[in-house]
Parts: sequence; structure tokens; C-alpha cells
Amino acid sequence: MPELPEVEVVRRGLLPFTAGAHAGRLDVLDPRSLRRSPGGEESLRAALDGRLLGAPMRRGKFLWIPLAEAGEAAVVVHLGMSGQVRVDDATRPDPPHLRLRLPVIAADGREAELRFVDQRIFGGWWLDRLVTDPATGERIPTTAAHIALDPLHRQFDPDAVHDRWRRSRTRLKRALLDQSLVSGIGNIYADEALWASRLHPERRTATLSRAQGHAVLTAAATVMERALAVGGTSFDALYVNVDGRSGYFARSLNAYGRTGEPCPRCRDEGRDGVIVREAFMGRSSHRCRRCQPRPRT
DNA sequence: AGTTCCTCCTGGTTGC
DNA sequence: TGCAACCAGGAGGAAC
Repeated sequence: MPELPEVEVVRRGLLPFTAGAHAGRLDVLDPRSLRRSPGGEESLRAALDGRLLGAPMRRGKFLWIPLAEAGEAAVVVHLGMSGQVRVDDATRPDPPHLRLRLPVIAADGREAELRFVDQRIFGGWWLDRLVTDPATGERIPTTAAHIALDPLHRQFDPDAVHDRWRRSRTRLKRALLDQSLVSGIGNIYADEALWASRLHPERRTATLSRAQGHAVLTAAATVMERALAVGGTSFDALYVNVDGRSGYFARSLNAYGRTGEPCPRCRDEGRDGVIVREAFMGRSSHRCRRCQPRPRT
């Protein structure tokens, strides 16, 4: 499932094929991938055709490609649950679940196709307008303007997040997944950050000390940086980079997807903690029963 | 106004 | 064996 590290891997892969590249005619194989694009297929195609593209940008899980000759516009690319952007030679056969195809001529003259593949169609592309984010001065699409800074952003401020947590009545895992409080974290890295900081997903955020708030946010940043360094987390063919290759971080996960296995930390320290899986807000949560005990209510 | 729930989707897995 | 129900979850918007 694409979260911040996986989206960043895609952004880096796209860079040589968008920055200074020219777009061709967009081919829409499934209009549901343009559900969020105002004006639909026609508007997006008109905005892209023949246009000079800029360097792809990212905040949290949102990725966008600025349209260089119109400093006000960008194409937002969201991978949703199962989205991929592949850079392929046009002669290669269409992969399954291909939804969108955009021919490009890169700045160095190479020709390629950007192929949006999305099995579950939770992701999509849409045309958006760029506005200035008052907090950072950055240009950002209107549909991402409400998204908080992510833990890998230069100006990310854990104290500000902790302050908001202190004033909220919500629980920690929900707060980690709320993209308007801190962005980029999904179910996998939330469980990993909670495990690393020994905190229970249902802990009330208002009861967290500043040190605990820092611990879980630092853990999120660390685990996402480590995942990024090895190409992200792939469980199956649902997440791959622009060349179609999987990331290697799944083998480094300590809690997510490890139901019934010994907790690695407990095992190292001679205890017998086991990873359990529990439903929480309609999602599965994985934690060590021993070192992430349920808080007293 | 803050918080929770539902919906959008497909394909692999589970259960009868 | 076959088919239905269930599960995975990012994010927006409805509902409370």
C-alpha cells in the first residue's frame, strides 16, 4: 500500500521523465481514474497535450506534476490503495489494470509512456490549481492544501503536532492516520511507529508526554526513511516503482502483518511477547501484547 | 466544531 | 466444487 516512502520512490523515478519533458495526448482507458478531475477527460487532455512539464513534487502521499508554462496549474497523481506509475517503452504490451497512458518526450529526448496502473481505482489523476501555502511559502495544489507537513519535510515541527494532540480527544493511531495533523503515514507505518515507541494504538493523544509525542513521530520518520532507502514496502505486485520493481522493506517490518509471530524486541530481550492483530476503526492494527499494553481507561 | 462512519473499488481468500 | 461473503485500505464527505 503506497504511503510516503512508496510515493517518494515514484516521485524520484518520474523526475527524469517529467522535468523539462513534453507531454503528448493523454489516453484514458478507464474514466473512473479521472473521477476527481474537474471537467473530466477533455479538460485534462487539453491541459496536458504538448505542455512542458516540471519536476514532480510531493507532500505526504500527494504527488503532483506542475505544468511549467502555466505556473498556476498541476496534475495531481494520487496512488490510493493500489496505484502505480510505470515508465515504459510504448512498444511494450499494456499491463493489467492499465487506466491512463501519457506519452512524454523527456528533456534528453528519450520517448516513453507514463502508465497509470490501478487495480482498485482508489487512486487517480486530476487537474488542479496551485496556491501558495502560507506556512511554508511553497506552491501546492488546492486539493492538498489541507494536508499537514510530513515527518520528512524540512520544516516539520513535532512540537506543533504534539500541541494539537494535547488539545484533541482522539486516539493515537487515528491521529497518526489523520493527514491534516501529520501526513504521509498509512496503516503500515503507523503500526511500525507505534511498535517502535511502545505505545498502544488506542492511547488518548491528550495523555501523551512531550517525550512520547516526539518518540512516536521520530519513529515514524525513521522507519519511513529506512523504507525509502530500500525502495519502499511491497507485499505483492500491488506496489512497485516506475520500473515495475518491488521494494524490500516488507522483510524489515516488526509488527505489521506479523500476527502470531514473536515480538522481535521481546525475543531479543528474553521475553515472550507476541504480535496480535485487532480491528480498530475498520482497519487492522498490529501490536505486541506485551510491550504495547492497553492503556488504563 | 470535532469526531466517527460510510463509500468508493477489485481480486484473492475463506466459509458453507 | 461452486458460489457468496469477506477482507485489504486512502481519503472525502455525510452523519452524529
